[in-house]
Amino acid sequence: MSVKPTTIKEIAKLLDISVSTVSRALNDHPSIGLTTKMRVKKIAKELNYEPNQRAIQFLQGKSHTIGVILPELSESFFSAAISGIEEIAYKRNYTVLLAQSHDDADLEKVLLEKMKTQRVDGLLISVAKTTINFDHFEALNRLQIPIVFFDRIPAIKNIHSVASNLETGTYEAVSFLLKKGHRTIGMINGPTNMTSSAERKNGYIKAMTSHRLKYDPSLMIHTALTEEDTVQAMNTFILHKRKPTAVVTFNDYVALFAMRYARSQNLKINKDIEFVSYANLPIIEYMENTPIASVEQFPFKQGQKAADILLDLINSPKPDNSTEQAWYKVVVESELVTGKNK
Amino acid sequence: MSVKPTTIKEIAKLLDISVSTVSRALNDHPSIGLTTKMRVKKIAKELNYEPNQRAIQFLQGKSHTIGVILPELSESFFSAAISGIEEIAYKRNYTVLLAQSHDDADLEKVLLEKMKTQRVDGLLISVAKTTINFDHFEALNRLQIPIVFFDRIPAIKNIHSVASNLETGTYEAVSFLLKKGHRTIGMINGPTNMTSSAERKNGYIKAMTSHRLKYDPSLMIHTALTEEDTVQAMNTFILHKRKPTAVVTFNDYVALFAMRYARSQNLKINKDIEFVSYANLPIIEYMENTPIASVEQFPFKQGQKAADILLDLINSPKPDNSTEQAWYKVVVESELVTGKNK
DNA sequence: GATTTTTGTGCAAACGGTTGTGTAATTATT
DNA sequence: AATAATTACACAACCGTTTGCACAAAAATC
Repeated sequence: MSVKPTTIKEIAKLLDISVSTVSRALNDHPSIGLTTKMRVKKIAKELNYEPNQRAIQFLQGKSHTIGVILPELSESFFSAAISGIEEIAYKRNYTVLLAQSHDDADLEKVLLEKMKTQRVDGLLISVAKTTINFDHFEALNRLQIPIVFFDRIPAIKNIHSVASNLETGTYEAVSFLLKKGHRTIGMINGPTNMTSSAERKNGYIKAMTSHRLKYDPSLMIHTALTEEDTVQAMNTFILHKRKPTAVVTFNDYVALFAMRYARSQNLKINKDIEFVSYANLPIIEYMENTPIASVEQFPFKQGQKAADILLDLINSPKPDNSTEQAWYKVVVESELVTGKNK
Repeated sequence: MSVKPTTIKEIAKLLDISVSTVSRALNDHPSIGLTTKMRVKKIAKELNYEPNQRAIQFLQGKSHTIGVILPELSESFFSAAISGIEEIAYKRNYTVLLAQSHDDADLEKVLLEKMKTQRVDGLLISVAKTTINFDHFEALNRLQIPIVFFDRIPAIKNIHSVASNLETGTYEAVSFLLKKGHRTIGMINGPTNMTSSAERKNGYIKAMTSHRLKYDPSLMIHTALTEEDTVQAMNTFILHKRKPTAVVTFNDYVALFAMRYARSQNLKINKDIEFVSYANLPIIEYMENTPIASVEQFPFKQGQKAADILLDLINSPKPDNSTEQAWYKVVVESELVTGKNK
């Protein structure tokens, strides 16, 4: 029952050779004789030797760890994202230090501090909704710790970012509805200050105009994404002189609210009125009434991409002060997923 | 633009004192003069000094990190659990190394290996469904790294575990239905080899018998939790000579399937037939038909408890070989949550 | 004023590896 | 056979911090 893990010293003492020889033997250094290598490796295996990563990390001044701060893992977008991040990290032999901000800016700051003292080699973060001050990221910059912003991107200059563009997916979604014969399409959009609301709006308008249809602003309703707002928006649509036969909702939750209210008004889902949404509830497929199509944002893929970029940044030579730094700004296109290829 | 973080050496050189004095000054060691302490702390603050945790971890032979291996964060049970784990870990100044096994026993083994080489101070794990061999946990035991098993507990002796007991919640659920006047209550249970199926069954039986009702085995159907099985079970109930007026389903997914099928058979949910389920879909409240009550397992609380136990184990003196080790076996009672206190 | 005690500080080892450099012993070259 | 080249290993420094011990200077005691 060994209490402490085997060290290189013990092996050295056992074989009566120096620790440097043992180290080199284990790392297949060319200047070590074959017989010595064999002897060392044999003993190492017998003693279950494993190099102490903490010692190596310390020696090399690298933690081989990336910090990941996400708002909420219970949101399926983020739990899918962390899987993508993890996959890449482990594949590239990095370790993931995870923390959730629970959308609390103060907690986020504390966690950032923690990541710094833990000397993570890089940070991947989706900022909290409440974060308005970005000074604390500066401290990491000073320490040359690269940061990749993910999905929720602060509006500041000179940062690396990975996010999806919902415009393309929205364009596809609206086009899909147009192709199905719909001519009056409502949209329950989010708050005007969110960039993703603007992307949805732009996609919608582009789809309409490129099909030679006029954009009717009264069919585009901005809400705070609550059930109340959604009901009100649906009511507006139902009473509208051009009653929409299809509605694009900001997300699955909104779709749920909207469909429930539509049913209560005796509208037959997918018959009187069709819905298209943005995928964030995997469960929605199991339900009675589902949107006929969804805009998929590929959070897993986005996570992979972001992690890949971060690790590239970590392992690329540090830019001189003189040379211009290049900033990654990756946009993952969203895509419409219809019933058949779901 | 400092590239490297400030070290204690730099402070020492700047003040022309020794590193040991600086170290002691920063740690408020009593043998350091007040004036020296002040000078050191002032400079330290100016230079944004932060102790290199990696160095300290290495020196102390502790990583102050716990490894957490969960099957799937997209399952809300686990994403809630990780939040509880995180909270406790951060509160007690530990760091969380997260990994998902995706219910793959081989991957789990690899991750375990990774945790070992990363020298985590302890491990918290919910084993993969496919894990049948538990030898690889032995290696951690040899290194005196405590393990707490969580929710999914392997059937081996001498382990620490935290899990919920569904018997109490099920008892409450069935009692609740009986109190509402139901006398014929069906149960769509899981595979017989799962302990949680047995807990549900026991709770059901105890509730029935303690209300002086006879247990009717034909109303307890074991399924593989698929939609097909669920439909078949519901069909059995509908055609049963004692047609149940209420059904307890294994989980929310099963409830969803069951309710969908019931509707298709023109049964009015919560009128002709009522459902009680086990909470694992937060979204279910948003839906059209919801179970009238849910058995809650408190994954967040379970996570907290498990983390607390693990950290206690880490920080308790190591047991001598002579003394008997005590094994934690914490059972978190489940509880019925009805509409009003949801 | 000499001795003891207290106070404040420095020295050096230690943690577990990696790696540049020095140097014997062996082999190859002439 | 003498010299050069190669091989195979050892020595020691280093990473940042903590900590036991030694020790000088100042204060307290007689």
